Amino acid sequence: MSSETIWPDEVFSDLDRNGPVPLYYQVASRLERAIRSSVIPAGSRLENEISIAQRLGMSRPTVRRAIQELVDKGLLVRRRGIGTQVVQGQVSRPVELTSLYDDLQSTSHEPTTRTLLHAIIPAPEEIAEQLRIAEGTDVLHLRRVRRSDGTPVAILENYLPAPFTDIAEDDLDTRGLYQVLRARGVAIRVANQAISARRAKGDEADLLGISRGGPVLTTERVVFNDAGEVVEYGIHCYRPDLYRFETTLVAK
Amino acid sequence: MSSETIWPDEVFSDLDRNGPVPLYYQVASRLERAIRSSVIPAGSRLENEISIAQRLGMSRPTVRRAIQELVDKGLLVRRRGIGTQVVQGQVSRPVELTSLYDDLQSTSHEPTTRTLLHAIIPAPEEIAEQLRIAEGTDVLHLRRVRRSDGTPVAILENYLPAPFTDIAEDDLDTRGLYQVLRARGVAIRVANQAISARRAKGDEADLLGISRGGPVLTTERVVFNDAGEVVEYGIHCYRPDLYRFETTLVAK
DNA sequence: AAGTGGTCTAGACCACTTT
DNA sequence: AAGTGGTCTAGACCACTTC
Repeated sequence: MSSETIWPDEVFSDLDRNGPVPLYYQVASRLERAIRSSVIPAGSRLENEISIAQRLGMSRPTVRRAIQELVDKGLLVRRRGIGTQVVQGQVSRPVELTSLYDDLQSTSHEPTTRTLLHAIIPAPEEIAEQLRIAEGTDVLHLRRVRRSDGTPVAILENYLPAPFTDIAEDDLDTRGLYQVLRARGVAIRVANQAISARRAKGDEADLLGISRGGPVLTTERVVFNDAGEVVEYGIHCYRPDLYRFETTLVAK
Repeated sequence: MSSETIWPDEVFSDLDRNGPVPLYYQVASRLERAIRSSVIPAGSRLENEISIAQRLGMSRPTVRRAIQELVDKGLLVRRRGIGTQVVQGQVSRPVELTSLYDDLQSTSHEPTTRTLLHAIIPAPEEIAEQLRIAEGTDVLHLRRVRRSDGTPVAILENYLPAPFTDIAEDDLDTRGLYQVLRARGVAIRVANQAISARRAKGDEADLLGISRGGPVLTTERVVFNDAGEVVEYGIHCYRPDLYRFETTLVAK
């Protein structure tokens, strides 16, 4: 309740209609900035789509698309016959399809990596199945410890099929696996991921600096490229006191 | 490589152009069914959008929207200048904005609930902050154990602000919290959620039937309704050997 | 040069909510 | 009755990839 048709103005002063950045994206970005900085306050109602389109001098579908972006992000809520409103809470970024290295880097920590294992092995049955290749085919097996400011936060185990089996150990010291793949022209698009938890086993507790048998947060993911082919199978475990997955869910 | 322009035909035999179901949704559903049942095989390329539109007798934007739905779900991959292809792997359903009760029910288990705590309390600071209400305001505090076929799988702790503090204990025995809320006209739209892990503490191990100090998978979520208002704050913990979150990530 | 998806326009009609 | 978002049309031009 109590949501006036508030509407700020100079939010869209610098739209570039000839540049390479899509119009809808520019509008969405500026709207998001205005919402996150409370220039458009939480709970307030937006002007209707047609008015916005007229005032910005663009078509309604373009405005709609911009708004839809923010609805999908969970910042806005639309109701037919009512209007579009800003959600009350601040919104966390979704689970991104980036490597942990990028995540840590973007949150201004200093990530480092130590490689424990770097070997080419014939794929065991389960790995082959996940990678959609024949059992026994050569794959690159990696096991690394990821540190943030010197503190271990995760153990990363990865399996990569050809043509990535020649990735060098040195490449992975200063860059995340995904950065290395991107540099090789791999466009990562889709991943299937499962998150769960279990006791630390083997050397994991020592590597992470937690007590034996203590809890670890686990992920298992299969990553696909642009062409829908499998690029990587990863089994990771994280220190749960230092890491959590934050996401925004939007009802379909 | 090796992706022919395969294209089946009688997939779209029963489109209803006058019913209430949107055209793009019908097309997307039928396409998804065809892909999941391998009528359209993994890795194959789709016809281009304009041809599809012509053959189905609809406009290109409508076809585009249908395809986009499946791209967002991670079933299809689009590349400019190349075409649209089916992703290799089978796709898991994303983390849904449903209650655990619904989840368990839809996977054909028999969920039951035992309420441990059902009390109205003045909101402590942290709870008030999450619910965006004043400290000390009355909230409903719930603590329940969720079982699947008699086996405990989760401990659910929830805090609800007015006007939901009058939800009766009986209501929650046979239905999930979200079902109860929906029955009261609440349309759930957005949630911010964090997933992590920790040791079981207090009575949790006994309630879940796991060893003392064993690992539990935890979630913390703030749920918003249609109007962007906070409906619920929940802190849940799950038996990690019986529960995991599966999701499909799609690069923006 | 030809073919693909990406963006954008300028409307139209409808379903739903509020007055 | 008036106002809102939801869907759909029939085009247009562009950027990118392949031949």
